[in-house]
Amino acid sequence: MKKQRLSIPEECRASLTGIADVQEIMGGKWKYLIISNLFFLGKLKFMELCRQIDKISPKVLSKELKDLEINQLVNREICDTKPITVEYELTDLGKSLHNIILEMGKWGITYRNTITKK
Amino acid sequence: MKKQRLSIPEECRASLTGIADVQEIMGGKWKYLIISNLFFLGKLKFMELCRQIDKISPKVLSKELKDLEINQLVNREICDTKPITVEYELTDLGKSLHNIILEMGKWGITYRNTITKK
DNA sequence: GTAATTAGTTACCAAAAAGTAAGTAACTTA
DNA sequence: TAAGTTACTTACTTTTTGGTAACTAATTAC
Repeated sequence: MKKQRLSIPEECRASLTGIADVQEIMGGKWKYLIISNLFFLGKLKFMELCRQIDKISPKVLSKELKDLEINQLVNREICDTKPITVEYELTDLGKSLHNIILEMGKWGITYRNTITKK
Repeated sequence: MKKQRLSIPEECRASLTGIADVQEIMGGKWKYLIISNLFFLGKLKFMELCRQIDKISPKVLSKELKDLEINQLVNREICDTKPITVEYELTDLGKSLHNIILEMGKWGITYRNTITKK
């Protein structure tokens, strides 16, 4: 008898597929942090964002922002200023990640408290 | 004038730190999927979990489970059966990730619907 | 003139993550 | 006896990711 996957409720299957999809889009070290900074601080220029996120390099930030733009989570706007500036902000789709972000923030804070109290 | 970080509300700062912490613990390609499978399906044996998660290899699963055990999100129990079996389940701390998992699942489902409808 | 600002890009290198295939050891089933 | 089950581990290779430093080009401040 060959072993098969467990048969599970369609609801669970759908959730698990959803989670796998989120991982594809939001995978990597930086995406949640970039999205969160834009969520909490609103529209930011490239260098503002770069300074805001500890240890990220412009190369990596640039690449991650491109990925997020492709997936329509972030909008890029070139401003016609003296030294050219570029502003990034969340799209509506990007903003719709707020529940995930808020829950992550809450969990992280609680985790830190439980660990340090021990 | 040297450019500094933006000064932001303490609440935001705390959330952002929390999110960075979550990333440290839950980073990588597989952790959310492992946790989610254990969340939706309950206690699972090593090979059940391995079959359940598409494309994961035993080597990687083994390594990820060790990480999760170290961070006390998963419990490992050796069962005294004929061919030895090992069961994994979420700890209370692991279960406390449920809000994040449920929100990710929801977002992923909605995202897929909006994309495919276009 | 020099340095600093803007937003990146490029080349090069190192480290981390992941994939593949095979092996171990004890036991069961055909 | 041979193959399949359990839970992994090991060695090896490839891919991905990330980091550093330098560079562009235009503009401003000193």
